[in-house]
Amino acid sequence: MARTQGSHSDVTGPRIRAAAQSLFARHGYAAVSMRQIAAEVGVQAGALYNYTPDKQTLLFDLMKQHMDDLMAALEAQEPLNDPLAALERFTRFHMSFHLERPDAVFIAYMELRNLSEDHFVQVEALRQRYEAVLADILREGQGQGVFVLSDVAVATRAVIAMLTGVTTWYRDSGALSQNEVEEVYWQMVRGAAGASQV
Amino acid sequence: MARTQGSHSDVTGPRIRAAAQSLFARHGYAAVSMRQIAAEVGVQAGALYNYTPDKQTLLFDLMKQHMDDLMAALEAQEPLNDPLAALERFTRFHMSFHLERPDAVFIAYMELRNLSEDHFVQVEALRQRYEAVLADILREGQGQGVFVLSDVAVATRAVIAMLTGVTTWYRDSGALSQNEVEEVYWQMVRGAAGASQV
DNA sequence: CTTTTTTTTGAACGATTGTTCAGTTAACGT
DNA sequence: ACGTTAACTGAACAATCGTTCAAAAAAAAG
Repeated sequence: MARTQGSHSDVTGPRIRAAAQSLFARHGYAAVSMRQIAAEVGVQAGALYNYTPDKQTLLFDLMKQHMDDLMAALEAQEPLNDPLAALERFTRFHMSFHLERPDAVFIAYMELRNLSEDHFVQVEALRQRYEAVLADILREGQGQGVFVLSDVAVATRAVIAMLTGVTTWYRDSGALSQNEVEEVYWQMVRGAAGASQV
Repeated sequence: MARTQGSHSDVTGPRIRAAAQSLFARHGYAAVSMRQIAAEVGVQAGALYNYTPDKQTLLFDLMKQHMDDLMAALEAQEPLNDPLAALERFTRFHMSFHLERPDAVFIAYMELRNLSEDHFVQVEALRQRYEAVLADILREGQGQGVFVLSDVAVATRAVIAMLTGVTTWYRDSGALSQNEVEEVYWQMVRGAAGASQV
């Protein structure tokens, strides 16, 4: 056999990326073989190489796409002047964006070490650009006296770690709705930033 | 050749676990081969099987040891009645313990999915016992009105995620000392818990 | 010194890895 | 209807994987 009925790169390409994302998230990049990905799509392993030059680039493309989506969604928001409002919006944005893409998030945080040096640099640059947005909000609030923070750079990382951590335990089937969880985290972020109590 | 000069299980055993820990942390469990571990120790791959029944158990033993050490160190502390003091001590304990063992921490958080079902259950139980200690502190403080938290279980996970996140960026060569970083995080944890401002 | 035990080697096992490619067939353009 | 292009198969490649084990040599015991 050769080309199969209904085969089309517009269909197979996305299905390959989807299968790779799902498998990488569940078992880890190194533990997943090209043949497993191919089997999930219903295709032979050789066919994958019409869509990616190699396994490593397949991983990178997934990460890059995720980070690009993240930055695009963040920068689509119009700026807010009030630091407290900006921090609340960032908190809710980060949580909902991440909770909607658990697989992509998992990969972005776990598979950095499996990137080549060149690919790592690109992803890391995007991550820093994202961090910088939160850092600016905290710095501005600090300057206005709305926030009390001894170190903005450390606080930035601490807040992001706290927020991203939600993906390790939140399930839609759980007791709390996504909105309720956002609310709980927002109160904690507000307190961590040293904003005056309500 | 066969048995080598100076060979002794009291020496080789620990060296194998140390090499495995270092390599697993740097490249990930699935990406490290038994031959790489053996090479780091200066031994042939077959010799590893005098010390572990298989690769999977080698990983589990590292994780189990780490969690046991963590629980032992935590429970060696005498109880504190004051919730604020207890939270501060927990914060500093968690940070310093984790910063002293970056490799073990990395493995404990990244390689859970590479454990067999049985091994995972054991590690998860220890993790929950650890979480419960913090949850008790927060609940007690909440009851006394020292903390203001809308959900203790969520807050517990949020605080631990925030604190553990320090291991992803802190380096001894950095601008801040370990003590200074602890102080910054403690102020944020205190705020996140809703403790009244100083 | 001799015997027993402990530790390691080195080769081998079948299975699986990422990747390549000539051949084959479906889809598309004319 | 026919020729071209795009998509995929299936076999093959060398390399590497985790694991086993008889043989060998050092260490420990007697």
